[in-house]
Amino acid sequence: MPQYERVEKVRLLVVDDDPPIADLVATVARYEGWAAVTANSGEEALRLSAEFHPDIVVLDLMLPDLDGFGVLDRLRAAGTMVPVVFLTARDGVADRVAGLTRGGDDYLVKPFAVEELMARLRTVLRRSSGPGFQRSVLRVADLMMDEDTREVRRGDKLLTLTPTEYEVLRYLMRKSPTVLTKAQILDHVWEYGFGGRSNVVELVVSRLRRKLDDTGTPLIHTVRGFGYVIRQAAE
Amino acid sequence: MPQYERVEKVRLLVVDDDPPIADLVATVARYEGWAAVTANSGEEALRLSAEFHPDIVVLDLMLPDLDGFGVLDRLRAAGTMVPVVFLTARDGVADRVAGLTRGGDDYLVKPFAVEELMARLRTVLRRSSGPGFQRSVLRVADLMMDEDTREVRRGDKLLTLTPTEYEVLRYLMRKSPTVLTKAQILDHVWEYGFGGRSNVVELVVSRLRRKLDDTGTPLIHTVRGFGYVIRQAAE
DNA sequence: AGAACAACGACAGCTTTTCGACAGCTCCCT
DNA sequence: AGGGAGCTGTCGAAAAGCTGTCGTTGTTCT
Repeated sequence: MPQYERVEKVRLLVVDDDPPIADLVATVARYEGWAAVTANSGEEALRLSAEFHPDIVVLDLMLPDLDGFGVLDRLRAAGTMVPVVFLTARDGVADRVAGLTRGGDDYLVKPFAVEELMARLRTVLRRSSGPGFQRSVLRVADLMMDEDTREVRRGDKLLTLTPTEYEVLRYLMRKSPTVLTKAQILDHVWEYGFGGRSNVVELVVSRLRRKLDDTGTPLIHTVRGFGYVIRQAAE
Repeated sequence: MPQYERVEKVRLLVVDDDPPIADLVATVARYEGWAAVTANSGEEALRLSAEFHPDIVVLDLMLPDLDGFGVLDRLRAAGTMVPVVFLTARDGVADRVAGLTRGGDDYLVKPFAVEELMARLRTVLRRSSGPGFQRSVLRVADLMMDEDTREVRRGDKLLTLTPTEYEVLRYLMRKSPTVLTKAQILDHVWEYGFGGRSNVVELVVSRLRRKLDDTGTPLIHTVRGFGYVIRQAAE
């Protein structure tokens, strides 16, 4: 029984009329091992959906031809039950979307952070793939993060993290024991287009350390001149 | 989305309006067994991309005609998903470039060290060639270097190397059991244009030895009047 | 033995990292 | 709408760590 025998790749359809954004999402997804295709208009989306049979769809609400809702309606009319994650502008129709995200759908406001989008996609996928979806729990040494309850504990001690701290920690844990550069962390955890060229990452790491290492040995390590890792301290 | 199987040599397109730099990169790549072509302008880059179908592109941001971003846009518009590694001046547009690593592309600041560029290219290539990207681990005798975790161990013992030491060791290990001259090491590991006419290489090797050979038999051997090798037992 | 080459200790300058203090913002409660 | 609490990012100073130069000592070759 070969270890490498994995289930089929997740199939993702990204619909956004802004090619850079669509590509960004598709690329990140591919690096996660998914199969991704992009569509830049509603019509193209419908066509690709029929051909590609995605497992999940990322759908921008603002499209040149048909709008996001229109696409959704026609998808559903065609009998497709694919879960959809919507993208909307900050102020736009966020309220209406919220109402429409029945079932397993979800939505995210632009500009978003790629890691957050990926996390939502994973969640939606997990929920929609049949019954008895198992919890998603990340572990590194005695540090545990439950992605459903957002509970983080070091040993028995429950930690209270701010949203940013949580995201940075999740990214570090998900990639552990790979060393990540500050640029990678910034690019994945902060929303695209974030200007702050300062030492935010260092700062959040510093705050995280104070909370994490309060109990026990240090888990987040600095790799000088390169970046950060989270892992059990090696011998 | 076709997944290009790479059985052939890696195909690299280098785009830089400074011919010496472009040639430098192309030469090193060819020496690694890759197929490399150079372009000195944006237009030429687009033309060559269409003809040559590179697996990866090194793209200077400052070009006479179209700038780097323009080239990227037109590549993407043409439906090419080739990964790109950007080159930028130290202070220049580094900010605007940041944000590109999130897609999986990467960037490097000029002047750079050739080995570092090659390492990044290999990483990007590895990440972008499908899922299940295997770890890259170098081994020489009981010395092991994991390029993802940046972990280096001699036997069980974990070593802590500084960035320079790490780079020199990687280069030695990657070329092992070939003997490298000090000039080669200097030229590959230090940024081009490095002034140090001194004995830096000897010094770093010396420091490496102290850390490596602390346990076990010497691995880095001096080839008097020529250079250094790393390998099991010499002569 | 003498010359060339190599090893490496010590030091000073410099770069990177850490983190306290603070101010703007947002969100929530009343 | 006002007040307050908590979150985020900026700034700057201090600490920590890295690198290259110099110069002395050791080694090898002729």
